[in-house]
Order: sequence, then C-alpha cells, then structure tokens
Amino acid sequence: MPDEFLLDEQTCFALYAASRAVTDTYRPLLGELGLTYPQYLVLLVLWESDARPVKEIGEALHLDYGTLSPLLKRLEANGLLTRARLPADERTVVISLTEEGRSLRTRAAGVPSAIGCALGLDDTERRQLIDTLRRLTASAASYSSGGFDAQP
Amino acid sequence: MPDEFLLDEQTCFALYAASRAVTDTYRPLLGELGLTYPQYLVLLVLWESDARPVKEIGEALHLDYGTLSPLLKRLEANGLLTRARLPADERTVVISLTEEGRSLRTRAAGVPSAIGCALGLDDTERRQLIDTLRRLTASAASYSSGGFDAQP
DNA sequence: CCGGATTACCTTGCGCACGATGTAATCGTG
DNA sequence: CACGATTACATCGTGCGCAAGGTAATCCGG
Repeated sequence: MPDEFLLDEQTCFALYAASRAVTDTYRPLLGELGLTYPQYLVLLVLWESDARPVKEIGEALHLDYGTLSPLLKRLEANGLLTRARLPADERTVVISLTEEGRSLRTRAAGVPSAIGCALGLDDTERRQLIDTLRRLTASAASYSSGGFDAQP
Repeated sequence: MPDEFLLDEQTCFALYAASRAVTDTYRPLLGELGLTYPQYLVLLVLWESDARPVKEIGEALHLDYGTLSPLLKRLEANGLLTRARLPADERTVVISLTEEGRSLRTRAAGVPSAIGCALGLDDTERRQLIDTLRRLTASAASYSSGGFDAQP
C-alpha cells in the first residue's frame, strides 16, 4: 500500500503551500498601498458595505476578535477607518471607512486583475476550484466544530 | 460589469479560508500528540527520510530559516529531534529524529485517514484539486519571485 | 425589577510566516 | 594563498491566527 503519510501530505500541504504562494503574490502589490493581505480582506468587506460591526466582519472573513481587534486598531492608526460604539447598544463597535479608506479602493483597482492573471487559471478551472474549496471548507468546519455530536 | 473586488475575493479568499479550515481540523488531532500543523509537516519530511539538513526541509515545505530555526528548536526541546553540525561542512545543521520522534509516527497513524475523511472529497476530486493547486502555486511563484523580468 | 446568563469586544500569550540583518564557514578567483 | 563572494544558518521585529481569560452592556426568567 502507498505511504499514507505521503498521500495525506498532498491535499493539505498543497492547500497550505498554495495559500502562502498566493499571499506572496499579493504582498508586493498591497505593500505599495501599505496593506497586508488580511487588512485588504477587511477593506474588501467594508468597500462592499460600510459601517459594519466587528462581529459581521469576523463572520465574513471567519476571523475572531483576537485577530480582528489589533488588526482594526492598526488600520485605524493608519487613518483608513474609525471605530465607534453604537449608541443603541454600547457593546457593539461599528467600523466605518474614512475618506482615505474609501479612496484607497481606486488605488487598488488594478490588484484583482493582476492577481487573477498571476494565478494562471481559466474561468472553468477557477469556478471549479472555488466550488471544491467551498465544499471542503464546509466539510472540515462541520468536523472541527461539531461534526456528529455538536451541542449548541 | 460584476464587481471585481468581489470576484477577486472568491478564489483567493476561498483558498485562504479552506487552508485555515483544514488546519482547524488537524488541531485537535495533533494537539493530542503535542504538535502543531507546521511541526507535523516537518515530521512528515523526516519520517520519509531522516537526517536531513535544515535547507532541505525548508525546500520541501517552502519555508525559510526564520520560520524553521525556532520551530526546530521547539521540536528539539520537546525531545523529538536533534541538531548537529556536519563535520564535513560546519555551516550545515543536520536534523535527526530521536527514538521518540520516530515512535511518534505510530501514534500519528490515524491522522491521515481522519483528515481525508473530514475533507469529504472523493478520489477524483482530490486528485483534480491537487493538480489545480500545484499549477496555481507554480504560476503564482513564477510571478512573485521573478515573473517576466527576474535577474539571477 | 433583580440577578444570572448571554453577547460583543478586548487583552495576553504562543506559535507561525516573512523581511531584514548578522555571523561563521566555505568557495572561487586571481 | 589571500580575499571577496557565497552559503547555511540564526536572530530580531512585525503581523497574523487562535485559545484563554477578562470586562462591560444587554437580555431574560422569575
């Protein structure tokens, strides 16, 4: 039988390596904008719909507060967004883009196509890859946090 | 036209999310062995062929010394491997498994199949995913470190 | 309306990842 | 053989990513 330790390495390691290779590709592009890849993801969320609570940003990106809190603080320090308590519920912090944060979208206009080109996949492959990754993510998530015997 | 910032998010973010979901699945399994996922990857390399210089481990995993040096130090502190200068070339450090490091392979025997099951992909999908990810990684790498105008 | 549970967020600690910098050993060239 | 370049590795600083523990605001059952 083939070595299970090698077989296993293939899917998960391929994923791990590909993910890092992609962020490597983003790095120089985003560096010119003073952004990291996770910071760029937060801006993508906010460019899509501004003034959202931290909780929603976390749900969109599958990131927890331990990651987001300091990240958002850095973006605030860089003048790209503001943090404000919601008067109706003082627990929730609403994140809003500043004018500088909004205008950064224009400067980032070339990023998506540059990345799309760097990945070197045609439309069919891209769609299929996304579909497979989505199902894989859902399947893995159902195992990690619950699986058979999850109790809410 | 569709929003490029949304379109772009799909491939790269799907990859980013899937990669983290998979390591989430590994975490409890490897936690019982006292390992993290990158540490597990290093052991996979060494289980395949022991007594390798740090350089080769880095090439296999696409990791640099800044990541590997402290990681290997932790594995050494945990008694899983040893580090020794090569007499023939005092610059290179050879990493060798201890008896405990070798025996951990037996305790990890159930990990690959458990992960394979959690991913929920059939053999065809798995093969195709790996193939796509490999080409994507290669394409991205050729852009990041070189691309058109790389000068050695 | 009161007290316990829940919610939203923050902080701390640890372990990657990566860029930048440093050091010692070796190689290569004149 | 000298000496500049290269190689192999280590260290430091920054920024994720996640677990664990903390706080204040809100909700909810009695």
